[in-house]
Amino acid sequence: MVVQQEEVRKGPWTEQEDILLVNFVQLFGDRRWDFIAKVSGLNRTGKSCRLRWVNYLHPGLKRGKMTPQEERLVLELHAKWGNRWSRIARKLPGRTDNEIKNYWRTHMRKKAQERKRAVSSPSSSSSNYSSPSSTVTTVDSMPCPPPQGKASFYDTGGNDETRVAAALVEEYETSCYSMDDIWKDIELSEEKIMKQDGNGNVNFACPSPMAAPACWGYSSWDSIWKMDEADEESKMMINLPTDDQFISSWAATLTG
DNA sequence: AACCGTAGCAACCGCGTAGTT
DNA sequence: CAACTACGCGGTTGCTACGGT
Repeated sequence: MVVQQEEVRKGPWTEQEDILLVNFVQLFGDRRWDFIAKVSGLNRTGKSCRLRWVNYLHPGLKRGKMTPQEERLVLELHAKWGNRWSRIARKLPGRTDNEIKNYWRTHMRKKAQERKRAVSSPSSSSSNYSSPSSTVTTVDSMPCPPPQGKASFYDTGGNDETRVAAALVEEYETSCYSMDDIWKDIELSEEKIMKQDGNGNVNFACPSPMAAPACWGYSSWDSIWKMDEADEESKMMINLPTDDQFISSWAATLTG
């Protein structure tokens, strides 16, 4: 038996692929990624499809720079949980773990450079943090080790970055905004985002009025999201085709 | 204008885990 | 209950845009 092994596509996604993926996610929901990858005709892995959806195509995503409030929250949560990016991301509506991870990475790079500069200039009496007697003081000496136990360069859950975070949070608390307020804010915004209509259906109201690309054929992210949210029901409604050939031909009509 | 270094971001990879058969 | 499959997470890499020299 000769199985034709089609080359799996890698690298950046094209607009056509995005459109195709969005269409199929609407139909089958954001689960069953291998299935979606297969029937969509995208020569991508399910993993790749999921990642593209989660990090880029998901209608609830915020784009653009982190707000100062978000930055503080990331600092605080990272100090608390370490590199648990997905966990942190859950507390920042519209932000993905990848985004936060990237943010932290660049953030830490800057911090490390600043620190390096501070160390290399002896005139700066570092009253902020000096190690007792160790030569390696940075990331491995953690007052409260991160859950994972691993310590890499960026895994700073408990070094002076933690102190900075703690200081920031303290500042925040002592000024006008307590951490509790932040939590409330987050939860509130989450509630605002997820609204239930009278029928108990969950609707997603995008935090910012984002327009879906016109070429997608949807007036807004909202409509896409609503389909997605209604997914569980639509899955029940749709008789999921089981015959691959049928799916493929049907997919062909979908893609044009 | 050309080159270089860096920041920011998108995507891939490997591994652990939960769910299914 | 073991084997298998799919998913999710965290780490890492590679590409591109941009600013400085």
